[in-house]
Amino acid sequence: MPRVIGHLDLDYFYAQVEEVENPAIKTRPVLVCVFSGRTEDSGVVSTANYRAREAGVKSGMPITLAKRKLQGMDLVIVRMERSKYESVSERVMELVRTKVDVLEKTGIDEAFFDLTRSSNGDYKSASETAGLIRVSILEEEHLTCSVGLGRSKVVAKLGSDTAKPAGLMVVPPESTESFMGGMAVTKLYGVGPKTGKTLEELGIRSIADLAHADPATLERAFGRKTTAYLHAAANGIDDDQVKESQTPTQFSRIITLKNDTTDAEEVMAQLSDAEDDLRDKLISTNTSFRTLTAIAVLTDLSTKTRSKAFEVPVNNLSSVKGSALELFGQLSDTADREFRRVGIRVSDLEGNQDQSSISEFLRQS
DNA sequence: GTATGCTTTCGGC
DNA sequence: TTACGGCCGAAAGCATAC
Repeated sequence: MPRVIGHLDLDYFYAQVEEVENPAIKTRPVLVCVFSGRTEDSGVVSTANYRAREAGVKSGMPITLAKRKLQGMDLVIVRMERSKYESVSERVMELVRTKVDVLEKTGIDEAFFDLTRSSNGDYKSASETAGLIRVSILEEEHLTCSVGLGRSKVVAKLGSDTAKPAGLMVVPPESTESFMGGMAVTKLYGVGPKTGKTLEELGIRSIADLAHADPATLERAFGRKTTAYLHAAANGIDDDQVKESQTPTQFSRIITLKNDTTDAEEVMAQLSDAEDDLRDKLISTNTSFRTLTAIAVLTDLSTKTRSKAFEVPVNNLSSVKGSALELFGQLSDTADREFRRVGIRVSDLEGNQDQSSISEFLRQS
């Protein structure tokens, strides 16, 4: 039986949540922004609605530039409030979970799902379920979304991409080649600028080009493993299963400094709130970590990191402050520019079976 | 040569 | 002309073991 895999993507998510909260702004360009606090408008656009995108605004764009692109228009700027979008996301995912076999949340606004069993491999039946999912998200949360259905994650993802905004793209297995073949290879998950450039140099531009490329040529350029993946992906094949979302692998907090510096003590002082926040996150999720990383974004926006692994899992972030200071010292020693932004990351996470600290945390807060 | 595991960088949203 | 966040997972890079 062919698999029926779906990919769900909530349209321009943060900005759409703001529109739902305040429908009067729907007809205007809306920017959900992160302000760094350095100067009045210092920061970037996190998400823009389609009215703003039409004017050339993209996510990650400096706010000042976005404002220029939209000058003369009746612009709405909203400060990003992540916890709000997280709650909406959770509710949407719960709703979808009741209608599919398996749901794998892959981001705050997207998820893969499996309908193979419930549709018995029938794409007509699966399309109806996908339609039902879209309608219920619209009815319950007033949000539009885009959905793709196909025989693998690769196809489903390309499907939702093609369908957006507010569409459904169903790609039955026999249509996979005609659906994907004409697309640029760079549309494939895992083909970024670097791989794309190398492929271009080999004369491979479309997914069909890649699907029919000589394996030996690809292996010389990318090695065995990547070639196997690329070849399969270009044919719309991947065995990657939809699995219930796994536990997180890392937590991090990053801030923009008041002023550029390389002074490790100053960095630690300014990171104090971020550190408290990360400590709370570890406590509330009852998680320990084995690796601590210091992150520095230099004035040219390049990123440098230094990390330290501990023999035994650490459950108290405060106990490794000294290590963090050392890591920032290492970064200062090697960096050729000042730091603009700094952060801390914990990874190699381990859940703790003992639940008592959760209740203790809740009681305290 | 290949697998494994760790650190650092990349890239999507 | 420049401008410029805060997350996350995955890829890339490197060393070691067999």
